[in-house]
Amino acid sequence: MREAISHLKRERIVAAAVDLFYKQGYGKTTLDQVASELQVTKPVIYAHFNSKNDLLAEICSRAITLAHESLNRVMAQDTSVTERLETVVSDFLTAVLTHQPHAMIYSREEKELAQKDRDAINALRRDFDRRLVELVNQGVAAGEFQVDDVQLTALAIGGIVGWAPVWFRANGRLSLEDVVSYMASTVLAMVRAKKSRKSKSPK
Amino acid sequence: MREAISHLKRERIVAAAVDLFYKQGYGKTTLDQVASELQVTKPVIYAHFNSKNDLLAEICSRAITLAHESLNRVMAQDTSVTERLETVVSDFLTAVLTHQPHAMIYSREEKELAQKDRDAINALRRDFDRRLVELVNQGVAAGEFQVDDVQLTALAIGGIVGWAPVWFRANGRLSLEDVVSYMASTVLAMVRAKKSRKSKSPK
DNA sequence: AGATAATCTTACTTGTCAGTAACTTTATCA
DNA sequence: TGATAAAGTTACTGACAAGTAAGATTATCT
Repeated sequence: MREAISHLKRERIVAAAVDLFYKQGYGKTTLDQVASELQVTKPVIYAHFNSKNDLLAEICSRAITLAHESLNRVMAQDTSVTERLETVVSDFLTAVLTHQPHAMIYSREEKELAQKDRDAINALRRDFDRRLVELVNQGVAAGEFQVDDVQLTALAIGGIVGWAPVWFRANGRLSLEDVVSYMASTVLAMVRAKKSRKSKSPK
Repeated sequence: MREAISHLKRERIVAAAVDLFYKQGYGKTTLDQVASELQVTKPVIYAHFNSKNDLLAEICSRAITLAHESLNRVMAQDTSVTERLETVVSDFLTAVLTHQPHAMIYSREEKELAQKDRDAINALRRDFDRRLVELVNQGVAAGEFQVDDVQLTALAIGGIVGWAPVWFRANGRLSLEDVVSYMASTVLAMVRAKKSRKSKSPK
C-alpha cells in the first residue's frame, strides 16, 4: 500500500516529464519544470529516478514496449496473414497515436540516451523490425502477398506508421480510428496488389 | 575572391556541424568540438554565425530547401501525373538519402530551434505538404490515381520517404538507387491499384 | 620593409542546471 | 502524546559550455 503510493508518484513524474519533453524537447526541459508541474520540488524526482537521463530511458523504453505488446497480441492470433497484418498495423498505429508523445520523444531523443540504454532499447527495436519482416514473409509464403523485397516493404510499412506521430493531430479533420483504418487498408493494398515491375533478372 | 574564401569557410563549418550534430546530436555537441574538427578555435565559428542555434537553423533550412528544389524541378515537367509522382518520390527520396544527416537533424532537433526560425522553416514544410497533396489531387482528377483520401495518402507517401533516413545505411544490402526505385514503384502501386474498401456512404 | 587591416587564439566571464547535503515538516508507530 | 522515520524543502555546489574581450599572428597593400 505504501508501495502503491510510491508507484503512483512515479507514474505522475513520468507523465509530467512526457508532457514537457514532448512539448519543449528534452534539452529545453529542466527537472525544476517537471517538479513544479507536479507542485513538488526537484529532489522528489530524485527519490524515484537516478538522473534526468534515467527518466528519459524509462520513457523510451515504454514506447518500445508498447510496440512489442501490440505485436505479441497479434502473433498469438490464428488467422490469415492478411488479417494479422491488418491487425498489426491497426494496433501498432493505434498504440503510437494514443501514445504520440512517447513515440515522438523516443524518435527525437534517442541520441540523448546513455550508450547502455540506447543499446538495450535499440535491441528491442531491431527485434520488432525483424518480426515485422517475418510476418510479411509468411504472407508471401502463403501466397497472400506479392512483394519483390520483403525487407524494404516492411520498412515502407514502418515508415507509414512511424511517421504518423509527426503529423497526427487529435483534433484534426479525421478521428484516430479513421486514420488507423485508412492506413491499414493502404498497407494491405501495398502488399496485395503489388505492381508489375520491370523485374530484375532473378539473382 | 575574399568573398569566396569566406563562403568556403562557412560551408566547412556547416559540414563539420552537420557531421557532429548527426552523430552525437545537437545537445551533446559543443562548438569547441566543431571548431577542433576544423583545426580552428571557437571564435572562428562566431565570425560566421551569431550563435549555435543559428548554425542549427541554417542546417534545417537547407534540409527543407532540398525538398523544395526537387519538387520544383518536377512540377515544371509536362508529363503524366503518374510519371511526375514517380519522379517526385525518386528525387525527393534521393535528396533525403544523399543528405541523410540534414534530414535527420531537422526532424530530430526541430524543437531546439528558436520560435522564429521554427515558424519560418515549418511554413516551408507545410507548403511542401500542400504541393504534394495537390499533385495527388491532379492524379485523381486525371483518373490516373484511385485514392479515397488524398491528404492521408500524401501523408502515407511522406511517411515512406520521411522515415527512410532513419533506417537507410549507405553500405547496406541495397544501393541508394535500388532503394529509391523500389520505394517509388511501391508508392505508385499504392495510389494506382487502390483497394476495394468497405466504402463509406459518400458524404 | 613597414603600416594597416583582417583573422585567429588565448583566456576569460557568465548563466544555467543537474545533482546533493542539511534541515524541516508531516505522518506513523508505541 | 512523544519518539521515530519517511518524505519534502530550501539552499547550495560544481561542472560545463556558450559567448566575448583583448591581444597575437598572419596576410595585404603601398
